[in-house]
Amino acid sequence: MSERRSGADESPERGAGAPDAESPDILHLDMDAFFASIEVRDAPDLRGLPVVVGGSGARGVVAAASYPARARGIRSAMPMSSARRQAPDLVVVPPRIDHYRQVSTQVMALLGDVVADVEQISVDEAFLDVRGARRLFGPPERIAGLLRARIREELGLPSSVGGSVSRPVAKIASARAKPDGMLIVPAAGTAEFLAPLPVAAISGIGPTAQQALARLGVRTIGQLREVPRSTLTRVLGPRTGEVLALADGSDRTGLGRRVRDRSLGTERTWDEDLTDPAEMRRWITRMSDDVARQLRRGGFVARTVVLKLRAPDGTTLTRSSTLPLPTASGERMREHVIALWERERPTMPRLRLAGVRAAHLEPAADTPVQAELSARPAGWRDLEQAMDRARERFGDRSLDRGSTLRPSTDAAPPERPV
DNA sequence: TCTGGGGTCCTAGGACCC
DNA sequence: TCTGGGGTCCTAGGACCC
Repeated sequence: MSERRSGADESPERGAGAPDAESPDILHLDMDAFFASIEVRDAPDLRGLPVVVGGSGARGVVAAASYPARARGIRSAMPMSSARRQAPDLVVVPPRIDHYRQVSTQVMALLGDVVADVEQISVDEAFLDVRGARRLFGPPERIAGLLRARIREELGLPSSVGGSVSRPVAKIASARAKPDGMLIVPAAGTAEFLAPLPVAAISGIGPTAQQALARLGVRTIGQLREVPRSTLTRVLGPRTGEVLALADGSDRTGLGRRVRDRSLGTERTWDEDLTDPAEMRRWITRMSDDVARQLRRGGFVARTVVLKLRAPDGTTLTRSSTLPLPTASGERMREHVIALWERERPTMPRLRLAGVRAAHLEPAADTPVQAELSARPAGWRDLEQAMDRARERFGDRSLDRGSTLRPSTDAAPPERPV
């Protein structure tokens, strides 16, 4: 694209300050079939085979599919039973999440080595703003090539990169570049690039939004641009309308410094539905303890606990409870989660799934025990052990924020207002 | 043998306060 | 006494992403 606009054509919003040939400095790097690629790298015998990573149980689904598997019609999120039916020679590898996380850390470290401005958005993808790296490494195309080559050589993994002046378009471009490719969309070519693509190419447009748009006769991004923004907002809600409006390439949002309202949790689907209340209680207790442990490990306390239950027919409900004090205590979490469950037991006599989540997380640094612990440099293992010792000495409750340290052997343990 | 597990973000109504 | 609006928190549900 070498088309240049004359000064007379310049629209007011692209005023004199904006260069007329903007550089596509936002890159989106996405690892190809990440989990599956790692498994193939670690076991070269699998190269060229239809490999999937995922649960092999009755209710397992595909978490990642290698390209040979995709060639047989296997997609992620597909039930494993259908996948096996479709490709009898499928190689199913159980997930090794911790391992993938470690590799993810290596990938992100490598990106940070080349580009200062990196925003990781999931385990296997990141946005990069390469404006600062241009002088050292050259234009975005070169930087993208350099990153892909280093990931290939140093980590043995394939990746794809998209580039644009805008984040949404860079993400769309990386998806079109797959597998193992690169696609940089020049500013002037953005509209032409987007026009024929289906609206579903836009991140944030799922099945529901697609249907709503189809009712308006809109299937491509090109058609989308002919719909007034007010109509989009009315049909899809203010936020979605905005997402779509950004998809024309006019978005100039920099890399995020968003403060996320974090949460953390665990859930489990059983191959056979749970019917025994005692067993349900044991699971929910175990999950509460597990979430509390994760909170402690991460140095958080949570203000809200959420219980999630799913009946055999798929009906799902969530019930939440705001705690009197933010906590990372297993005992506190357990109390509230079990209370929520007791209330819903009559409506959910059989369970396909149960989950526990901690929401509205806050840093735990102002917890007395945490403050004490953070005063010394300690690995996580040390921290966990120290926490356990602290719990033994002061009681579980000492992990609540704002509580006072007091030996639990006190004749009359002080009860805080609840 | 239909449909996992980790999340984020948005909406909407009611309570409550100013 | 009646009326109103804005802001924030809490709760529940759902769309969506990897």
